[in-house]
Amino acid sequence: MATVERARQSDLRERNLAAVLALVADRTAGAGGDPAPSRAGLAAATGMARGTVSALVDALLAGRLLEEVPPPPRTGAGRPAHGLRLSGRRVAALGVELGASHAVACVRDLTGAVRAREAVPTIDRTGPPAQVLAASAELAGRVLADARAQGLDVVGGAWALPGLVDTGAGTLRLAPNLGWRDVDVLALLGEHPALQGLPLAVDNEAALAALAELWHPGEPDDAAGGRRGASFVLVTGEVGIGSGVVLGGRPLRGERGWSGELGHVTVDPSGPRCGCGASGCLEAYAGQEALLARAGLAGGAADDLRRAAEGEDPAALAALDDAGAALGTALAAAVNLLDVDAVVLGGSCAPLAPWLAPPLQRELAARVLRARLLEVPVRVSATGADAAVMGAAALVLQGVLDAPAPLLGA
Amino acid sequence: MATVERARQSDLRERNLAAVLALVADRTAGAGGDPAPSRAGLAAATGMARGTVSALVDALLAGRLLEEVPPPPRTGAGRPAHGLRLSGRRVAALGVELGASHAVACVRDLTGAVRAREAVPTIDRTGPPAQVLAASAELAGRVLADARAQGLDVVGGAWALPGLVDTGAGTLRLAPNLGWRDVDVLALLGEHPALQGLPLAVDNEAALAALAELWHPGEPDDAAGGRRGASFVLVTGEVGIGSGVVLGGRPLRGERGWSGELGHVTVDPSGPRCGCGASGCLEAYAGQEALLARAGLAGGAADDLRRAAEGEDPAALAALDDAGAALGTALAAAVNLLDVDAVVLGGSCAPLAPWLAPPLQRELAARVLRARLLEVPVRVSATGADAAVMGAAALVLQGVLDAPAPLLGA
DNA sequence: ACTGATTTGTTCTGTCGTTGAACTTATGCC
DNA sequence: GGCATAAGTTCAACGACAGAACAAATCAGT
Repeated sequence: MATVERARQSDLRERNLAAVLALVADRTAGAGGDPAPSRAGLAAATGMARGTVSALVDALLAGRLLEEVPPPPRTGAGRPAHGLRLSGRRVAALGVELGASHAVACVRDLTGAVRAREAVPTIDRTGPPAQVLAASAELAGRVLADARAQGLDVVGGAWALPGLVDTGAGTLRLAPNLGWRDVDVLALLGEHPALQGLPLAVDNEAALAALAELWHPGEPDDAAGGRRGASFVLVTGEVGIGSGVVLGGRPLRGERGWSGELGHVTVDPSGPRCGCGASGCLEAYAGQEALLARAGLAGGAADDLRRAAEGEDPAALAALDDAGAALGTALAAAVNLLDVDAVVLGGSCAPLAPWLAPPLQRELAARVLRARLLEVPVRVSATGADAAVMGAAALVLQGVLDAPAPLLGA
Repeated sequence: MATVERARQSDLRERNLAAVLALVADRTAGAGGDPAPSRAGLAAATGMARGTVSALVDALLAGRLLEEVPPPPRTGAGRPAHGLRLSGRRVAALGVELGASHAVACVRDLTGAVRAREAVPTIDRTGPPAQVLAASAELAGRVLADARAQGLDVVGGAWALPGLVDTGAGTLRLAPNLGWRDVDVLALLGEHPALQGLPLAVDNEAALAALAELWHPGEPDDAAGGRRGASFVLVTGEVGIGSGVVLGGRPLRGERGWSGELGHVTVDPSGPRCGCGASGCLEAYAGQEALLARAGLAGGAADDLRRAAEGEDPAALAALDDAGAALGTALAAAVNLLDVDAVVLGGSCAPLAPWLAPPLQRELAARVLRARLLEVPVRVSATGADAAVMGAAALVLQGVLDAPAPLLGA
């Protein structure tokens, strides 16, 4: 009995603009595969009248969200079509990731291409949140300037943060790994001179990494038909373990944006104590710290573990096998509850996939009820370490694709 | 990058009809509380022009989805408004539940009132699925006849089934408790003469029970503002343990309709063996069979356990405490992953709530990451044993509320 | 009882957006 | 060079909402 929103006539246009844009975006992403779509092709695909599509395309061309590509490959007789694709010349979006020990900012254009990027390997977070956020805003200011110098129109920005982010209010409610609590991120960022006039958003880094996965151009098309209806849980192991859920091609946010807390799913109630106060959380098995400690590499880095595993170090292999099984138990719960198609290993789990995947796969096969009907594939994320920043920018771009009208002038 | 559907002009009308209908439904449900809404009130609430609302209401009155209630309570000066409410005189829906050992069918009118009902306490399911389904179709035929004799226009029917239901294809893929596998339910039912011409659907019983919870008139308004934006996980313990998830006032289906398999979430990987083949599933702790066995009442009924607990039988109390804790562990995973507002105990868990809730609450508080920010309330379902049938009918009715246009004549 | 204020509901014109068909343009094939 | 074919454009018509003017029904005060 959720209330249905009323619709005005302009919503009709908004939606059809979005429909056209989404279709073009799907084919632009497909790169070499599909030919650039034409107005007539779009009309056939959407079911709209050709005249309507022409009008919508004209508006999108005028707003420079689309551009014509001269001659698409010809097929038979008849007037040749004008190919269409997303234009990377105007609209762009800012993404910023604020991790436990680093910060990255980037600007992506509407095609998803990265047009400016800067990383700060170690960020000084001894100061109060306001100071750390201001430093990230300055970093953002530099990539913004870079992007604007290229003639890009940056229409919004998003910050990726670890912890429980209240996406509605724009606040970071709880971030154990940053040591922050109840920080009004949006308000603090909004004050910064470098960000004046730029609409901002905040979201959880794992949720954004999942969005990045969805946007990643190289993603192999699975049976479901490419990115369109993709559904998966992406595991992002950094300091803690988080996850982002995508269902039906859309991120699943939960009631407040606090979904996907895979790291604190219980693997064994009588298991080791977790930093959150509970016992037997996934993080206590497969979190970076726990994992390194069990491998006898306490205080080391993720890379050390990979090397140890490559050298077939028994402690490392055992720790990874345990961690993979723990991941499998927790992810089985996620698949049982959410009915997603696949599991994707991202973050620091990705390079460890050769060792994590077999026990993980085993547990999924045993513990997911539907596994006897339909296997749960385990994939390795195609996005790299920048997943969260890329996803942050993608969040803004997705907003443009969903509601392009405001960018099309009067 | 989910593809956006194009919209035609008639969709505008459809959506605004639904918006009006949803608003009236919300207030009709509120029973004594709110006064019956007027056209002017609806215009103010939706933001539409008064003329537009009048036209929409006229169409809905003509289609007998709404009716006018003579004089709503007066307030001040001015022309008195005509009150509006959902009409129970025309549209109705059939719901059928096919449990492991019983079958129920009912017809609810658009206000949610039950207008016809018949239960078969024990169903003979020794025969093949086709035969059992045919028996349920005959049961349905009888309540249909009853409803039609009352002048009701039954616009659709839904079957509630235990197990993995493919809602898209209309098939029951796997039902351990029925012993069925890959049954094309919709095709078999569609052949039956009693159901000719009636659009049918199938869904999982727990998902439908959750929908019933959402539709239940007596549901206490929680902080979120009543049923509108409700979000919860409903636990339905019958033979197995299932759950239905409602997020933002809408059921969460998952990619295929296989979400909510709470019963097979792992509570302790080294725990007792479950019927599904895995070990330590929630069902192996809190499923009816396991629970009774641990309480020393193997082979007994749910009621025996309640009586034993009321008599403070130590074995029963211990079993219930363990089951509550196991439920808490599994539900903590659900809340961590889904960020729902609340947990609701339904089915055979409801009468046991006095004993299950305390340990459950305790585990939730310890294991849900967000619990330190926002408590996870545990409620007891307001719907009775008929939850799934009621929800099945509600599924159809919700479809009418969401898309009323087809019922409004040419 | 009458009058004016007030609020509800209806009617009508204007505007927006899509539809469908006719028309123009550009190409390949014979 | 002419014809078939397909792409894109133009235009009248229709459906739906918006906004304002208007009619109807009540209350309050004299």
